[in-house]
Amino acid sequence: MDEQARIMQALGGVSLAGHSVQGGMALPPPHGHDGSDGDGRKQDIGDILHQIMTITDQSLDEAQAKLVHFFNLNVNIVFIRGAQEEDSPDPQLMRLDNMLLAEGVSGPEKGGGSAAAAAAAAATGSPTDNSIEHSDYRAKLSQIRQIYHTELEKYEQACNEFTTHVMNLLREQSRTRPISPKEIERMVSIIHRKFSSIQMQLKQSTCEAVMILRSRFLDARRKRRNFSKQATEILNEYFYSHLSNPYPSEEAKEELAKKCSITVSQGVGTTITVAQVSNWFGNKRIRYKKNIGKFQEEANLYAAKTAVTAAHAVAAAVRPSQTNSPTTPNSGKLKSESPFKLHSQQEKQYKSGGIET
DNA sequence: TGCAATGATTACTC
DNA sequence: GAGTAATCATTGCA
Repeated sequence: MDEQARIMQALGGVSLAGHSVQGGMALPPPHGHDGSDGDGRKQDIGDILHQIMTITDQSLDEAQAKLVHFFNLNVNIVFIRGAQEEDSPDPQLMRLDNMLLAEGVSGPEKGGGSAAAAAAAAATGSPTDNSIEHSDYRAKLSQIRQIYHTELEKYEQACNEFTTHVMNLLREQSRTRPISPKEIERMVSIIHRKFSSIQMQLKQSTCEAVMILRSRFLDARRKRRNFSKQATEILNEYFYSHLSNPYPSEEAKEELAKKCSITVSQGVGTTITVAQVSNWFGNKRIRYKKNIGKFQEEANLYAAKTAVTAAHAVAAAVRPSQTNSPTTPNSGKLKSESPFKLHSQQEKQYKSGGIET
């Protein structure tokens, strides 16, 4: 490959080929640069740096001879292209910048992507649970961030070195033909723009890596955990003791979530949220309604359990006075024909003749 | 390994 | 916004 082609390639663009994040999270190739855009697009940053350093190491005369030829051939074309591409704020670049900033990849360090981790927590309805997964997420995001900054630094360094080199050559060339400062300035800005487009590819790759990371870690279905036995028992106890109206209030849900979390945190180190309690009751109501027969045994079991608990409580409470009055709803054997009170929405439908019971 | 159980999500209604 | 119904995706057991 001759020098002219090399320089053209250096200005053409690179990808992040060869870099990967620990754990198999490879940075994907940027869109539109999967090889269809010429071999130069696949050039690794290391090769670019090597080329630049090779040029720099050459004797000035040798490099000058080649570059003078290159500039004489291409400078007009580059100027025309440069004028066409000039001064248009790229919305794509702005989007990428905003996203990298929001994810905590660019900009000041936010604890390795704590903003995104917080968003993840919010998305799953829990600020504190899944802490193991989130710390893993943060670690991976931190790796992406590190690679991004390393590459960015390399690009900037390469850009500066290349600019300096070109400036030196132009100065050398100015001995043989007049070169105005404006011309040099223009050439520098063209080089900077070319390197900016390389940076954009880096940003795009980084954004894609973050997206993949997010989808992998934040898809809640993937990390579904069964509730502990104790937590399920607490929820079931409430459900069957309120079978006539298994719609816990917001306070009751919070209370249940707290109770379940206490029992769960002893073993697993996670919590159960109000949203999860809502999910649980939603699922339970539907599944109970769909197959009352199947749940009858379970219902009887919990009803008996509740009755025993209530009896003990009552016995303890009334022992001095020896009175006898059960306080727990649905104590004793359950009536299967009345699963639970209709939800207000269903109640309306029922009243209007829309539902048969 | 197949399958039932189960937590989460989605689309929809009110 | 809360609830239902259907469905998805994962877990855990025989």
